[in-house]
Amino acid sequence: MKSRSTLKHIAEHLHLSISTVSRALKDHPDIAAHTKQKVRELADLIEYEPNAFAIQLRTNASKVIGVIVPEISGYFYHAFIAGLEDEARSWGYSLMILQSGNDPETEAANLRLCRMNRAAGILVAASSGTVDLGPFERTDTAGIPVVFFDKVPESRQFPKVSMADAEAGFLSADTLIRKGRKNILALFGDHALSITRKRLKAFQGTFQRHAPETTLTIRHARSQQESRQITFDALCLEAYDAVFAMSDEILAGAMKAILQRRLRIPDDIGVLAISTGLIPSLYEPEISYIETSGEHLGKRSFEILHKCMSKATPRGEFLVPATLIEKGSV
Amino acid sequence: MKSRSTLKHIAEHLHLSISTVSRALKDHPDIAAHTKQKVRELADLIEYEPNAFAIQLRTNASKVIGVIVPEISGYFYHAFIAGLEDEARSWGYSLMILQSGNDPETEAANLRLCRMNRAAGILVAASSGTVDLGPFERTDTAGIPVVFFDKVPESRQFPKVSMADAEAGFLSADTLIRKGRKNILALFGDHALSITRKRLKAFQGTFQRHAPETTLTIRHARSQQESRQITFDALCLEAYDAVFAMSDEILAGAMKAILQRRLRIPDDIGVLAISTGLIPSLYEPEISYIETSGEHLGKRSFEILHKCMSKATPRGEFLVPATLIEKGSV
DNA sequence: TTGTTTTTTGCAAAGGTTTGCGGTAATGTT
DNA sequence: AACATTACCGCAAACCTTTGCAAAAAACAA
Repeated sequence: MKSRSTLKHIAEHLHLSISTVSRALKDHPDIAAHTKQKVRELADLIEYEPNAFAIQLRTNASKVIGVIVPEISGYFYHAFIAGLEDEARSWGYSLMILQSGNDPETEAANLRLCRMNRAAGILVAASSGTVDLGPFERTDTAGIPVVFFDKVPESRQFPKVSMADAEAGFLSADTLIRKGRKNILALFGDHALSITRKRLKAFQGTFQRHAPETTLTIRHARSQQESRQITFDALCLEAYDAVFAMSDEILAGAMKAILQRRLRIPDDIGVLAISTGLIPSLYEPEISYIETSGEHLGKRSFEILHKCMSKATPRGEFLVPATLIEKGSV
Repeated sequence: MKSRSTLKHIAEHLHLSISTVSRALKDHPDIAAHTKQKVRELADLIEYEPNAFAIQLRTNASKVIGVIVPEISGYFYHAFIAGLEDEARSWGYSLMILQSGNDPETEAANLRLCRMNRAAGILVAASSGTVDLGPFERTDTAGIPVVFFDKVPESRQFPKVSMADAEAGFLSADTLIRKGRKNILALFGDHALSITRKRLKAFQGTFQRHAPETTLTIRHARSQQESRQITFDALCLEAYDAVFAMSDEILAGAMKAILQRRLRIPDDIGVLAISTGLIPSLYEPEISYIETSGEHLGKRSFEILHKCMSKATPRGEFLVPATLIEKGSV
């Protein structure tokens, strides 16, 4: 309300000029030690808090980074945001979160909001309908760096950061091979999605190269329910020694079938998944998984954006590595 | 970069004063129709976007609302944030998300950030260690309304919005009674939290009134691990006919113990939980639960905060109703 | 024509901070 | 004693917008 705590107030009270107080507070070498001392004491006493608006107006820059995602909830983005916030806060930035709801228009409006607020940078997971990159270019040339993550456009104009899908596929296969699994039920998502194809290709390729004798049964499911049904049917027909799920959703379905059949993990059957980590931790025993960490993606994205915000202009696509988290389920 | 699009720029180009342009753009009645026309045309042409900093500095208010949660990810808050963002955006507000990591100090720092940024209002889910309400009071008296949600303090000083904990507790007990369960292991969270006490009180009270013969074993756990351990130990000692979990986290731990002991649901043991819905759907059979929707809570919270931001000063606690979702696990 | 009202526009201050540059006083150098 | 340095500090402009009030212009009345 009453703006009792401004530089001016401190200055008057100490018979100093505003500029001296300003510099004292930021430890400028021009200011005498005892002056700094006094200023800091009073500032502490009256709990001086700088007016962010004034600073931002003056410097024409904020410590806010805009984040635009299709939706916050769901399996993935909240973890991304959590990791990002962690990293951003340690650098003094805060997050402005906007949902596009997969609507390019809302996306453009959100972008405008970021521009008006002179965001220091913007992180975007493109909505699936986005084709016009114009609004992004406009933002970028206005001096606000834009970095895409997860759902990235084809354009090579912007830096992009996403999951290492091929590596995850390779690592999955490699783990199953190392554990000596010979007859594997491998569950993948919708074949139309590029993420599915990338993971599947690396997965299959690895087996062909390093363990061609393995029996691989590939199935595709488009939902938790479908995954469950497919798994249940398959398990009735044949005694697989391992089940692999390429995502959390697929895993959830598969686990239902396994629980229903009351199979023992890992003795009756091994289980491995590619996952962000929450779902595998809910079962007993916990499920081993190849982690595609939303948190890591968040942190990495911040790094890239941070470079852009300095002056470096990194180009191309950056991948967040996948790592195996062993829990003993395979 | 070059700030080509300011009121000044438009004014010079049109041989008008800055004030006239400012008023024209906001359709002030003092301005002649043809002047407005010209101003708007040029503004559109050069894609004028007002400088939010300057506006905020001048008006000393922003359209940003601060959200402080222990952590974004996990069982609950991301759904809350999603619902909140939806509602907030439709009123022209954006969200500034801060994580406290359950650390009162970080919480206070985040609060400070909100103050510096003159947030229009703040929504807080208190960290479990928060005892000193001083920082919140300071923020409130500084003219920034504070509303607590989910994890709310005892104090009646702030408006609070939370799940209908008593109703959820009652509904849980009622369901267990109707299902004829007689020997129940009831798992609750940290007893220091009001959410725990409320749910517990209604839960216990309902049994006392309507089924006093029931054997109720109440236990408290502060984490998934603790919940699991407590449940496992309890199940070894005695043959309960039902387990009740007051939250998703507690449920996850309890389910591990149940899976480990290879008990059949609902024949060996019934299971019921209070939950947001995701976790119960992962098991086989799915777990019946009393739904406490994060999205709803988010929308409702915004409503309350919005009232506070006008001038109304709603007091007391507002509740989001709970409903039973039957899945046959009890 | 002169005076009065209405319509339209501009002036200038305010909001709090940062920062280049100029100024004063104290200290050091010959 | 005269001059050059160094250590501190303050002035004032700038960032861009909003807004109370005054001023100018136009319209109207007498």
